[in-house]
Amino acid sequence: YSPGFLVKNGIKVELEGQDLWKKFHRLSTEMIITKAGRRMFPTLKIRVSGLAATQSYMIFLDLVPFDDKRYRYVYHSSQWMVAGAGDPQPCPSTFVHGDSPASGNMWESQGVISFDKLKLTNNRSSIVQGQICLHSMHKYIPRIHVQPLSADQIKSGSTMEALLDIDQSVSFTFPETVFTTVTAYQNQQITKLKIASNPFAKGFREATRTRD
Amino acid sequence: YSPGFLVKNGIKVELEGQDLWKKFHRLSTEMIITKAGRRMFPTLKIRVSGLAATQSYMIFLDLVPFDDKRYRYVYHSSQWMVAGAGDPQPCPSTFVHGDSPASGNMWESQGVISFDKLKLTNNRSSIVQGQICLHSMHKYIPRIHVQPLSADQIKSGSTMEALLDIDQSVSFTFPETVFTTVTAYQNQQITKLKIASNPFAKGFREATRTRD
DNA sequence: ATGTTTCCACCTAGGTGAAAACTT
DNA sequence: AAGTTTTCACCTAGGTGGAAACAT
Repeated sequence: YSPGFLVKNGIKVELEGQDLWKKFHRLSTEMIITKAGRRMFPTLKIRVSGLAATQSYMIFLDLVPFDDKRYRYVYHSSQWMVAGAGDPQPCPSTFVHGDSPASGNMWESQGVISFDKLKLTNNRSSIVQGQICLHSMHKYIPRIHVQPLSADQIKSGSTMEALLDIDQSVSFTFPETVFTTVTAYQNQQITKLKIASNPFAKGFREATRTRD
Repeated sequence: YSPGFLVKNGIKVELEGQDLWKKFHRLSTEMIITKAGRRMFPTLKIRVSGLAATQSYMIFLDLVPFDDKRYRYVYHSSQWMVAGAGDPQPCPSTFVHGDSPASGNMWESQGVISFDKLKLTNNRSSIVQGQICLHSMHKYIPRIHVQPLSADQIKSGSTMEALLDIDQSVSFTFPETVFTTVTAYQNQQITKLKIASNPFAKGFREATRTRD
């Protein structure tokens, strides 16, 4: 059972669209990664409260390796199985929300905070802003960070990446957002649910084909 | 003659796409205003330099009545003529750039700063965020403001609108960006130039005429 | 007569999974 | 055989001016 929100140090983070996440979770969520970068679906969206109104915060996320395994999909049992040791994460997997930094007031008043600009890729050579590089056939879980900024940090005027400090941040993880990376969907039920729930994927309503 | 940039208090603002603005200016630029809100074309875009790297700035604009006249377009002479006294500006005409506030570093490193989210409207009843309400058949000139923020203002956490202070800002005005508001284009040459230069207006080239 | 509103075909821009081609 | 890359038809989302209807 998962209540849809987490509270830590007085900061409350709600997972928006938790029902949809749960539907996907029951089937073992797959996320496509491509060279050009692909959005996540469902999109990670949160609501934040309990912040200090006039305090500045960075809000960002990283994608944490769920374990150190590589997976493969076994068709006849319709299951993901461990297929050996995983590869270590090659690049930093941090994505800063575009509105950072902003005051507690701003974060809370804007309602839903969406990470829809984030794209997943398997392209390790050219590092593109807004993309996170992952290994295919591995499991990851998103971790959301809320980090208060000191007055000195605000004044320093350095790049946002330099201000990030995971140790100084409050972190939130929702179990139903674990996913396995793929370059093509393995479980047909996942494909069907994506088509049924993602407005951009309505092009092929009756598509059903078995891999032989 | 207009050099394409202005310097004031050590801050330099360049008008991006000045050549296009000049083409429209020679014909007397018209901007459509609608109830739902319409973008400006050309879009107002600038480059800023000479800012203090670690200082926070707001960048915003307002649309200033060019004079206190109402205009009408005289077809047989293809000219805009004064048609009486103008109406006073009803609402504040300020539009804050979405990246505000940001450090001098940020503003300068992002290259072109575009005001493409701005929309012009004649709807005075429902005030929509990101829209500026104007009178039709009046002349306006955009004025760009660069306003340094004090540490206290940054900490105050109030809304951005409350932080705006035109008297504390450095203002820039480019003569070639004057325009007349209309609800339908008056000068056909303006229409042609808009179609020729705006990618979103390519729908009606003479290609799809009646077949003989 | 003049100016405004509404609707629409035609675009740009970009997010989807399917299928075929490609790699190992 | 298994996984990846490329291309593409089909979508969503939204920015254009034209034309007809509407308002004054």
